[in-house]
Amino acid sequence: MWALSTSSETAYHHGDLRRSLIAAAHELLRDGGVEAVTLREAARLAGVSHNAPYRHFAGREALLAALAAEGFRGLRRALDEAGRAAPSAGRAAMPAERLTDLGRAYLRFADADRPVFRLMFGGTLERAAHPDLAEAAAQAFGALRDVVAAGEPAAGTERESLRAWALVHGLAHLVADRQIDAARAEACLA
Amino acid sequence: MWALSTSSETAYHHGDLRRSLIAAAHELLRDGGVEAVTLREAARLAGVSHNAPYRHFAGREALLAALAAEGFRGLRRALDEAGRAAPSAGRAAMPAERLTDLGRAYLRFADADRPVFRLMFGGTLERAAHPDLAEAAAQAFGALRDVVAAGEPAAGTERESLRAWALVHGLAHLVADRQIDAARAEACLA
DNA sequence: GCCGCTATGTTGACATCAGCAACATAGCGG
DNA sequence: CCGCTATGTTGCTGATGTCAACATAGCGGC
Repeated sequence: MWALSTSSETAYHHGDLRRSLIAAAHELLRDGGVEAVTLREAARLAGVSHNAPYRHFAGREALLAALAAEGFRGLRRALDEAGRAAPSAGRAAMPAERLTDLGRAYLRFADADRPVFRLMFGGTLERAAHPDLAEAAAQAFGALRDVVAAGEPAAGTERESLRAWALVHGLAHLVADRQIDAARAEACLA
Repeated sequence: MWALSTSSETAYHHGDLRRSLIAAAHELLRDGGVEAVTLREAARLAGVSHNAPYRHFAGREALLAALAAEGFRGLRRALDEAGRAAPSAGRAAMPAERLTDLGRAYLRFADADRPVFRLMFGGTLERAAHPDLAEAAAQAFGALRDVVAAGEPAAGTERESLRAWALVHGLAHLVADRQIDAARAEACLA
């Protein structure tokens, strides 16, 4: 699982309960879907009482939102790396190749952790109600937009950018929903 | 809301409780999201006791699955109509126009009832566990595939078909998640 | 016309969950 | 050494999903 990036959570009694709860929620989500993510069960996994989570999250939704936000941070990292790295050793990346790499990273992210991807984009969470989640999502989309814009500097190609985003996003959803497999989706990119 | 298409549900005591429960679930879904869809609340809305729904659905998930299945049947109808209807009065439809019409119908469906679209594609429901849902989904995808195949009769264009599907599907998700508005999505189709 | 059968709906119960309030504890600074 | 605040616990309430037992209504057979 991706590394957590919480901000300096000082450890009092438990050590780092906030992290542990997010990790527990992640595990529950993978094993039993979003309905299986329960504050009480997460607390049990973390070895604390059923009400300890309320010291770190406003409620069940806030825990899910934190998990989704971690997902968006992970997606942003994946996109950043794909946008920065040279596609082949030594050669400079052509814009089109870079775009394909970006799409591949997006698809691989969705395929690697389908439950989190679905949590991020499933619409269960109202981003407006969770500033941290909104921020993380905006940063991920920003990373995507930046690389796309760098690849297509001409004006008027906004439509093409949106088409590229929609294509990749649609493929990612189809992969996450197991309608198609990841290899077939990647073959569709270029 | 779209018409229900249950199979000869004879009305005994309530009239047609199955339909009423699905309608109630639909209302709850639109008003409060999937978490608000509750067997007991649906029963209250239908005016029956809290356990009556179990005579028609195996449990909460089965009710949601039935609602999603209705959604897929509605999507199939929308796609069928878009594939059959002439795009302009009197003229025969060119394949490309027909494809665009199909995409437009898909997008309009997603935009018209976002909560149901998210239920259908949100991954909360395991299609394998609900044969009726799997059947309805397969029929909707079949309708889509048929029209796409009719528009692109050449072999080897399977990749293009998948790209078209993914593009429309991605746009639909972006619309359902309010990342973009429906008009911008439709402008991306052709 | 009456009897029993099955589909349908009801009542009651139990375990689990989210969330609230009151309380306990641990580390920190004065 | 004292008290303050962050953290965690215990106990409770109301709602929910689901099971079991019971009640009722319409139908077919006689």
